[in-house]
Amino acid sequence: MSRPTTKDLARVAGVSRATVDRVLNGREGVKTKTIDKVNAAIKEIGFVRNISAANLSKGKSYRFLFVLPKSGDLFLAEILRHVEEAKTVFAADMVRTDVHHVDENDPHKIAVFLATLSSDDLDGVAIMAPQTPQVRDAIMRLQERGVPALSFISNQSISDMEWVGIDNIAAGETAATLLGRFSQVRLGKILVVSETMQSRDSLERRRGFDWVLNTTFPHLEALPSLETYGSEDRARAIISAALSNNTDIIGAYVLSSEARAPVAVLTEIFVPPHFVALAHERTPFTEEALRKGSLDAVITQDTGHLVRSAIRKLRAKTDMRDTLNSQERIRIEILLSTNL
Amino acid sequence: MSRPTTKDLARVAGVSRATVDRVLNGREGVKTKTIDKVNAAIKEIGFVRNISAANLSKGKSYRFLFVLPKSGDLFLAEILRHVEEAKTVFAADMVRTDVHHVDENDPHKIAVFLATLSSDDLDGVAIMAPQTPQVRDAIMRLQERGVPALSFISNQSISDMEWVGIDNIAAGETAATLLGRFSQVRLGKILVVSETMQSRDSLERRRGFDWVLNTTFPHLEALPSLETYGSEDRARAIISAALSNNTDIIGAYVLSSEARAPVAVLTEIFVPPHFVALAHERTPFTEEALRKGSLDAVITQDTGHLVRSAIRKLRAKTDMRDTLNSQERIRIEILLSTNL
DNA sequence: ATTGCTCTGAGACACGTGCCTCATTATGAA
DNA sequence: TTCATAATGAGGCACGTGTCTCAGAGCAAT
Repeated sequence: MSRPTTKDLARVAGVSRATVDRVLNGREGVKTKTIDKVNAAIKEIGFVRNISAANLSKGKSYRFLFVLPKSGDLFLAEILRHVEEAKTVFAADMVRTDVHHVDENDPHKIAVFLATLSSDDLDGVAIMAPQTPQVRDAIMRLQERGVPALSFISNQSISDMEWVGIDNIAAGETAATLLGRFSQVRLGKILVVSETMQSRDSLERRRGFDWVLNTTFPHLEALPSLETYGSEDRARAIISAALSNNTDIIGAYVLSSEARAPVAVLTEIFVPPHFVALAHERTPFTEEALRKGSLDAVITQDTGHLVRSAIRKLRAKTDMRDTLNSQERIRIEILLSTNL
Repeated sequence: MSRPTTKDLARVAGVSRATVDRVLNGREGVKTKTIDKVNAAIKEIGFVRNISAANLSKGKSYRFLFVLPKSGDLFLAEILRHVEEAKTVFAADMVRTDVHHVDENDPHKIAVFLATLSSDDLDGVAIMAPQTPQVRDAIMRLQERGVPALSFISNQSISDMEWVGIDNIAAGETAATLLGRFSQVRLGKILVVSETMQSRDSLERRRGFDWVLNTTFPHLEALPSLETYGSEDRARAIISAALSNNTDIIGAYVLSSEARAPVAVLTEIFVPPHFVALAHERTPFTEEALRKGSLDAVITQDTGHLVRSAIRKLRAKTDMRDTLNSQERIRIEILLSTNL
């Protein structure tokens, strides 16, 4: 009736609990034949280890660290909010989660910090940092020291390094599809705005965007990316310049995670009717912009899911388990004013 | 350093473990003042009950039942797939999940079946069934007998009954927004097709759809809903009749969860260029239709998330706990060919 | 037969909580 | 004051697994 225990397993396999333990936990000094007997019994009675009991016995707990940028943008605020939330949720599972902020523009400092981390006081790290050689090396050394690490949102694309985030090329493609289909005009140019094009994520989004625009909506032309460097003044200057230099701009795609400055500027400046504006990431600002109509669609990823998925993956790594991939895939979500 | 236990709690509160147990588990015969002392200590040291240990001690396991329609549609197949998957995921948490199929067209039989369920062999039920008085009564009696129940996908809207699913009015609104914005024509009619309009879900989607179409896209007119009753022949007949009676049909909205018949018919029959077709629910069929272009967008809900959320909610109910609402909200997702 | 291995068994304790019994103390009513 | 009852304490066992130790059993080489 109830679940078989190691005791049942020992009985069925015709061995002692000590031997069952040796087999289950891969200890040495067991004859192959005995191992086979135990494995056969596992299958026969459908034994599943009671992880709660195991963790209780081991006094096991998990300590994970999120390494996140210092930047005060709204997307990051959402992430932080969900990390806090996750602390509560995973507390029952003996998971402790901390956050450490690094200056995203100082790869050296990031590398130095990563070098201080050790598997003694840490079971895993989720890293959101720009992809630079220094950071890359630091991560690889971190892994060599036995600290499981995964890329969080920004893909480091280090082989064997897991990654929690969306496919940014597909995100850019989705933006182009929406912009192309929403736009009611036959011919026109599209403004592409970003905080910076230094990051791999921005480049990938731009690549996907251009690809779909060129192949599916050849009547639309994406202008060179404008970079705001996070300054609203600069955003105002470059966006109005672009608008006065090109009278046929029919839409805008803000591809960085911080959309406030460009979208604010667009609402101030006169834009033609049927102008289509797209941005990334659900934040209180973009939600409000959707409601007011200053944004037509937002392409986003579920920050709560991102955080929880990262924690689940780190835990699975620590336990040398697999995760259920279908649960961990981060979807590219499309928000309109109707499905907030 | 490590997590405080009931022993620590007892020490800090200046009481015995027995009293801590009495307070934590709400047993009678404890003075209010003592309860306060313990609660204060809980806050002070940040005590969190180790649920694994508690469940281990209680030998607690959860047995949940999904009551699902017999119907063989693809959406249901997806759900079943994810229930199977969830069995594996939640096995570690001592959750056993079973599925029972009922004839969705026979409310009486459903009610009779629900009447056989008892809290002796069941900790909770997730019910996906049409909203009829008989089923409604059976569910209420079930709850009175102490079996936690929740509406799954189809909202029974019984007060105090939780529900896992999407807001179908908003889903209809989203469909209308997409159809209106994707359509490149100024004037036209829209085909609305459903298996049946008997269900509350269909009616709500239709209501949301009409609302947005009327207010935001007054140049588009939604035709009366066509009902296929699940027959491809009938679908072919009524859709082609509608298309020849109305030369200005510029799009179609399939609002039921089974889209195969109507979409298949639409691909056979000649439709005008720029025809926009929308359907619900991600299935292998709708994914393929998106890729081929026979569907322009699919409005869907994450079936894996639905199943897991239902299980988590049932477990929280059993434990008299709250769930984290932000994790449990089911999003209305929009799929294009680019973000599959 | 002895020695030195390798493999296995028996048993104990720990983890944190639930749940029980029995004893003891505190409290309030008579 | 006495007594009854309420409130609390002390302690033990259970849950399933991990992790020890120690004792043997089995086996091969000498």
